[in-house]
Amino acid sequence: MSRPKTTRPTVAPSRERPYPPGRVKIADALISLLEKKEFSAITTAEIAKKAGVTEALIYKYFKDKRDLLHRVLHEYLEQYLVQFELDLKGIKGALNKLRKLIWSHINVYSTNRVLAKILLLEVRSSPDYYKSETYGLLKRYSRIVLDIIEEGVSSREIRKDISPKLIRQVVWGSIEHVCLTGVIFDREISPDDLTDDLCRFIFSGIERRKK
Amino acid sequence: MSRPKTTRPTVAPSRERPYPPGRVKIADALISLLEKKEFSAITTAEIAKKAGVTEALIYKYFKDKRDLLHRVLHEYLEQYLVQFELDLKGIKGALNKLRKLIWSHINVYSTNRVLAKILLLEVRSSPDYYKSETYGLLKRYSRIVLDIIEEGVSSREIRKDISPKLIRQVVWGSIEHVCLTGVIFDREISPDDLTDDLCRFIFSGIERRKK
DNA sequence: GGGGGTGAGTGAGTATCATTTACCGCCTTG
DNA sequence: CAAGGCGGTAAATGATACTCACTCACCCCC
Repeated sequence: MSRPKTTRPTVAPSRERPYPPGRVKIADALISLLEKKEFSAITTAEIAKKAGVTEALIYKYFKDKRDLLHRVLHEYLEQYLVQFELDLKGIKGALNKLRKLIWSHINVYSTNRVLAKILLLEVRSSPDYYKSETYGLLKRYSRIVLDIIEEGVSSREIRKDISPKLIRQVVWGSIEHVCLTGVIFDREISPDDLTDDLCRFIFSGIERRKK
Repeated sequence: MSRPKTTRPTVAPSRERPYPPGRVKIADALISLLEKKEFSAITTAEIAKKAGVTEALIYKYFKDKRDLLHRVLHEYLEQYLVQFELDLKGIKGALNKLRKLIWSHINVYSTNRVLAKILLLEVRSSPDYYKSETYGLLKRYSRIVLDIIEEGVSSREIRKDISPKLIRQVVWGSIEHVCLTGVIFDREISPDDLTDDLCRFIFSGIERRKK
């Protein structure tokens, strides 16, 4: 299956100097390898070969192999967060924002499979991920989701007898699980359809409404 | 945090002979190590030492290190499935069954952290898991969930404009995500409270009902 | 224009694994 | 009692992540 290549900034955040070419090549090499195989099956030798550098250079720029993975995720997440906050602007109503959030989240998994695989399959199990800067980024995102839900509770769009945090967990968990098989078996994911279905579910539940 | 130790049958399914002591000790050793650290941080040497056998014996009984993990998961899952199908007996109504299912699922994650960790954090990323017998077991469970939902649609307890498979994904995803942080950070998980909240959410959605 | 400093990059290890191979001793069974 | 299977072991082996000491090229400044 061939999907449009996702972009990634090749330079560090503004004001700092751009990343040295070796670093960029190493990150790119890992990304292209991740498209075909899982992280633990990728060797540092492979990464170095694909990048056209020596293995030692990986350790100049990254603490270890997992750190490299985390940095790649970091760059992708940063990019997504910027896009996401922009997407949200100008939308009125918590439920409308929630819908947009769901769409954006599914959409990024659908178009950026490497990001999806890293987030859904690779980092979860490593304890040091939860201490990383990258996990901090995710917490920021998580906070935004919570804010939207709390806004909905205040505005009376969302019922107040379910805790916002639980709502967030269910929304997030639903999104991830709905995308999971698509990501694992490399099947198409349709953000539009899934968002529709998910919102219908999340907003009004599965019970048949009494007339 | 100390939780009651979960039991595990030390013999193979009926009619077959019991597992040799070495095999049992190896599996037990992995389990006890998994309580403290993640799978990839556990070495075969460690497992062998804890089990009081040599490393080579691991490879007598298991294809490789991951296979050992899968077999441990397999035994736990088999046990859970039996219990689960028993639990479900005598319950009338699809929604009541769904509630029981949610409770059982959360409960097993809450009481058996090793099973939870393996399922939520460890096996997801390994492609050969999806070809394993163990994954087949999970599909059987998955089928039961779907049956319950479809029963609910037929009996008009559950609305029919959301596909049963999507409902299953959301239910499953919610359960897993709700337990995830508890499992990762080794925090208490309360099956009773979580089931209540989850069911309120899943059954009737987050929108405030119009009177 | 020479010298010191610095950042990019390398070559040749090393230690730590997972996994394999060849083997032993014992119990059962024909 | 011979044979073979089963539980178990000792000792290699080959990968693989990671380290260390080093070079080269460039730049700045006296």
